[in-house]
Amino acid sequence: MPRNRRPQDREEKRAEIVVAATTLFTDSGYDETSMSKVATAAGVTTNTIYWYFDDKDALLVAVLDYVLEAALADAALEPERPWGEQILWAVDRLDQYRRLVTVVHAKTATSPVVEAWHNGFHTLVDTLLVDGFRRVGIPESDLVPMAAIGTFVVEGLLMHPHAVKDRRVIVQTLVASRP
Amino acid sequence: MPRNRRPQDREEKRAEIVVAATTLFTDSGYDETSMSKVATAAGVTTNTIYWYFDDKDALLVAVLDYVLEAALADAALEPERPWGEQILWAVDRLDQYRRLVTVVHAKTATSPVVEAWHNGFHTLVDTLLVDGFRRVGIPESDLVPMAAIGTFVVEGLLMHPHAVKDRRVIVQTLVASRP
DNA sequence: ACCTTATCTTGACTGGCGTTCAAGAAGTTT
DNA sequence: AAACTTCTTGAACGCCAGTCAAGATAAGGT
Repeated sequence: MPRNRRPQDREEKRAEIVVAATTLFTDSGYDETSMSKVATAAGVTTNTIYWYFDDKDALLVAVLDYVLEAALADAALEPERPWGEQILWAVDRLDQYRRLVTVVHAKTATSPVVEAWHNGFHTLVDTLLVDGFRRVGIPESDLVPMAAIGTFVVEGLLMHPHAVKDRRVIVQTLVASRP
Repeated sequence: MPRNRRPQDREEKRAEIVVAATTLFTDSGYDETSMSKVATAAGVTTNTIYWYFDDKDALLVAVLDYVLEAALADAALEPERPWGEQILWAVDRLDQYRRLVTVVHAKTATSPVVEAWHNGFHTLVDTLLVDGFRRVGIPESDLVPMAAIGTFVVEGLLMHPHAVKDRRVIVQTLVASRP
């Protein structure tokens, strides 16, 4: 039976570290942020971080879970809108995590834990996109490739800076196109 | 006036280092390849690499130039084919450089020299895609957003493993779609 | 009250990394 | 053969992710 010091203290402290890491990873970049910088920002020592997280990759995954959960919660509050506007909202909302997008793809090749998160993320995005394209009348036989194209466009917009106006044109072209 | 030891020795040795780095970067990854591993593979010491390249980023750019030039030379030898087949050929040809694609996007945020290469690359790809989509009858007003979508699809296919059959379906859906 | 036990924190350390520096070897020009 | 440029190298530096063993803290059992 567990003999925790304080039952929820652990999760609180863990969350503090994740918050500190999120700011640093998104603003300065993952590779550019050392564990000691995260530690200082969170008011602990580097070794303490290693008590809560296996390694730096695990901390990255915790950050990814954190920002994704927050974005999904925001999305749930948004009113119903046309399909194109929904995609644009998502791109706008996730734009602040641009640097995380690139680093996830780079680390997926070498870090199993990041790869697992990446797989789960794509599964989620895929179901959302299939539903969206179905709503605008894409035939059932084309839903799978269209969802893939949609994913690539969203990721592409996040990984490459575009003016808001250009984003709009690209997304409108995407949702307006028919086989 | 130049007083070279041997006029072209320099370029030869530089090329040897680039070839060694290309294999290691594409097979093992950029971050996972230390300068000393490149040096050993090229039969020199790490310091010698720094005589030919400013830093590791500059070596990466040299590798990118090298593989892109080779791919473009190959493309020039290919016979004329339908637009969709041309895109699929490019994805097949570049698939071996998957790991370079992800690392370029990740390093673009922090390395000016990689960012510059990335910008040039996108300019090149954009003109190729605009021409291709024009050939299949996309109206002039939609060429720019379609080229952007095409770029994102190609990059997406390179960054995410897909069965050859799935690639085909996605690209065919892309080139068949009309506003 | 005391001892045990699990949870948490830390200082000191390790091996490897990218990069720099000063010194030297090798070839070319004068 | 002296001077100068080009190339190569051994040794070192500061920083990094990650490890280890020792200690601090609070709860449970007796």
